[in-house]
Amino acid sequence: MSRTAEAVKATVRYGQKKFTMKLDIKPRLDRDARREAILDVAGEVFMEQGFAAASMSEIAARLGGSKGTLYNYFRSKDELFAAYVQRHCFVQSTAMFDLVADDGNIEQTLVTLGRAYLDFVLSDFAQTNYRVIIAEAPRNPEIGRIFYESGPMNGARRLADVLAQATARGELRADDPLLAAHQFIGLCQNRMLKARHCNYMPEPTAEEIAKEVDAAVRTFLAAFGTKA
Amino acid sequence: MSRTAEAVKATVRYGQKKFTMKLDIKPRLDRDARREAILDVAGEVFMEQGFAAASMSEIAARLGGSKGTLYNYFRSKDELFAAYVQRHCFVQSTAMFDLVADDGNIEQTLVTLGRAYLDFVLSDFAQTNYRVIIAEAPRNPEIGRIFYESGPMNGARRLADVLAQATARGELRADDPLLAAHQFIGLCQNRMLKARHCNYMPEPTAEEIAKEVDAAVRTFLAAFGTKA
Amino acid sequence: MSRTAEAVKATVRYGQKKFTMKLDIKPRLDRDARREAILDVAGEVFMEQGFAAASMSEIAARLGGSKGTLYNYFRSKDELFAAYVQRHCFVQSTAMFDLVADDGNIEQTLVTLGRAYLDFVLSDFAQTNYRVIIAEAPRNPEIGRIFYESGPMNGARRLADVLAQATARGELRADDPLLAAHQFIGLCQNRMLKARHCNYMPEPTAEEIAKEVDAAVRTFLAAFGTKA
Amino acid sequence: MSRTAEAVKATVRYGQKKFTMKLDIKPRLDRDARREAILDVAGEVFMEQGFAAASMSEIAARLGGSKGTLYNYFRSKDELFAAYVQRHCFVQSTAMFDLVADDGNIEQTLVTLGRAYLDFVLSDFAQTNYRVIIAEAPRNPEIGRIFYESGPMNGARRLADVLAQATARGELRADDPLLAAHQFIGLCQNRMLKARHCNYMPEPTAEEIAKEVDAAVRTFLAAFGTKA
DNA sequence: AATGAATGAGAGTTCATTCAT
DNA sequence: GATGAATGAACTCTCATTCAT
Repeated sequence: MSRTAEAVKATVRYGQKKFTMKLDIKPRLDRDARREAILDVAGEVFMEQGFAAASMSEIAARLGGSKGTLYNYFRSKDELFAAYVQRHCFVQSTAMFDLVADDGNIEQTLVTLGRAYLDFVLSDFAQTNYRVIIAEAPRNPEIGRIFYESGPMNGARRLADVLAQATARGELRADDPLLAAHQFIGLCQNRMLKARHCNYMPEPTAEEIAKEVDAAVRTFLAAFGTKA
Repeated sequence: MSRTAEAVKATVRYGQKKFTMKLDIKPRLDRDARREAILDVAGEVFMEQGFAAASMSEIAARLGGSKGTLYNYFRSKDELFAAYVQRHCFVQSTAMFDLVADDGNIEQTLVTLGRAYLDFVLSDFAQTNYRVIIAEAPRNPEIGRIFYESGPMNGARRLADVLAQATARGELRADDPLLAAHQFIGLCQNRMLKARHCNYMPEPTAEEIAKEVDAAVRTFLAAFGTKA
Repeated sequence: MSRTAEAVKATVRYGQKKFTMKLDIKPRLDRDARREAILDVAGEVFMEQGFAAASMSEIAARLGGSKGTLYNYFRSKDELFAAYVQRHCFVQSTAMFDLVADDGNIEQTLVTLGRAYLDFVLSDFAQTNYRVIIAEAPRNPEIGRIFYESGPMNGARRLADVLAQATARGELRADDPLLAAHQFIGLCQNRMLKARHCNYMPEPTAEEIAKEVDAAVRTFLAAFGTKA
Repeated sequence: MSRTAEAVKATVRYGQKKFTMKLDIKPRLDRDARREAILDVAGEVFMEQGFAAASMSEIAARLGGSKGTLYNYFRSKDELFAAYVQRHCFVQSTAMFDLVADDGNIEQTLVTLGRAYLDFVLSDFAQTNYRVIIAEAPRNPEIGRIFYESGPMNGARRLADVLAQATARGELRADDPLLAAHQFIGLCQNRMLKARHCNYMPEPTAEEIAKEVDAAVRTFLAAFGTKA
């Protein structure tokens, strides 16, 4: 997110000629670290401008490096974009994994999971990436695939496991746990998700998220719960 | 190209000078039809390539006209895009309007509405537009707004009315009809919507839609229904 | 300078179609008057923007007419420009003619003539035309010629006549009256003329002009006068 | 194209990180030389066609390079034009500076200075630049200012110094030396300057210049001289 | 005589990419 | 590995001009 290089330029005269002194203060990074740094900056720019409108020049400039260097790490803008998406999917996948839970009380579990899920999915970060990625999906189906699998599908599967366990414990009646998982997520997010996609509302507050999730849990348990 | 103009000319005196009054009664059809034709083609291209990647040259070429002509109808690419979005929103709004229904049986009504809604929303046409429009929403909030209001918000409101009536009839217990509407829509579409966004699955068949809606209706009525 | 047409547009529905009603309130002008009106507007635009940057569209728009009409009166932008220059030269020539004078007292005559000359030549109007015209002179020598002859040459000749008469009356010793005329003009205007060309100073006030002319007359009479 | 770069690299530790310090000592010659070459060609084209009619494509074509390269050196056509004007002003300023003189005999000094001044000012080079620059002055006052100050104002001031010294020596009676300087210049150039502006006459020969200056000196000394 | 839609060449500018150093 | 100058295609947009009505 922050620049990885600082440079000071000075012009001096020596005899009749001008010289530029460029003083690069640049952390020595190995190849992988530099690659990551490039992806950080590229991510910023892609998220701000979208794929087509983002320019390699701008990415290079924000890096404090040259365009040539960019091309030493990524063969093309397309490849750079793909790498950035892959990394985002990894992050997203991790976010899904962090939806730990299941303390044995399904209501509390759903509340906790639902809030954590919405907190991530409705964030500016996730939304901006979502817009950029699905915009490119038709022209690059592979990108759509890895994104879908690492994110929505992954999250639903993990939730389905939780629902299956609760069903096994007798707390829930969910014959098709994956379907039920999708339904729970749909209950949680339908309203705010589209509004967020359309930039119609800002990042929701914790209270707004809590309210939406609570309502979703009530409806979900009314349909799938086993309590009287 | 041909113009069946009707014009009436009259000469009047005002003070010491003569004026010509020319009353052109001219069908706007030609110009309007051409404008529509441009929007058709522009829509195609925007949907295929997205806003940034679409080029005015390509639009002109597909039209079989010149770039100059394009600019006679729309002052800029932005304006052309805005006009295309507006028209799509009108279509979308109409689609929401066509979700008539409510034959007095809430279960049947929800099935009918849900299928019609998904049929439209999950179509290639709607999806492609959705991707393009939300990709531009951050840079053009107005576009995001009119799209959200004409589509998701509009659809949810109309459904909320139906739910409110069913509640009044005693068929349903929906204290917050708008929330319930959003929840119903979420139940219906969560799974396929994201898969469609990501280009992970093709247009669903009628059977797939029916299955998803039926499951949603079951869950919804289990939570909100009044029948034993 | 002012628009020659006023038009009101209205759109009405008749049945299912839209019609435009255009109510042109346009003074009936014969061909020559319309030509003059076009030249008025074209002059405005050329003076504001220069030849190359001026556009036929803008001229047509300010006229309240169509580009087609422009081309009914002038075959090309070049021809329109030439016509405008010709007319300006006629105006300029008239301004030179209006430098009447010679009341028998050469000092007073020079003061009067000098002031009138500077008043015209240093005006925004004359300056703006001067810039435009000499910018085009290399590419259109005919324009440079008629301008030079109608303006600077014309003015100098008329002044030379006055000086010759004063010499004949014994008030002056000007063996080469045309040379003396050019010298007088040079004395009057050298300083402010270039500053005006360069847009370095605004239109001079009457006092500034008077001061400059008075100094010029003193120097001129010190060199050419016959009084002790 | 070839670059004789000298670079010194050093690695330093700062805190826990290593930094590379790269000290580029690089002759600016190549880049500067190329910039000059671009300005040469751009100057040609601007002088031939004027600012508005000159095209970046043509400049690039004459350079034998691409338009992209042009934009690597100048951010816009405006900036290129400004750089060209600046350079011309530097040349012009130098020309004014070269009007050395004052050998103690004011008559001879005026003749020498006058001829040198006219020789420069009436040259095709100076005239063509004059036309282009004053044509743009209304839209770019800064350009008009630096041109006026480096040229006309500068020349007049230097001449004023000479006149003041001659007055101090008793050779001249010029109470307001700057006014006298402007008057002398006006005497010298009024006739031919305007004819040159209008492209009415070709570059004057040395004889023509000499004749005009001699006449100016006679008139000037008749007015300001102290000799009987 | 007047219109205004259509044209196509060409304007300034940007950009992904290459390559010699 | 890093650089940044060079490229040329493509971009959005403008304009003088034409012509059917």
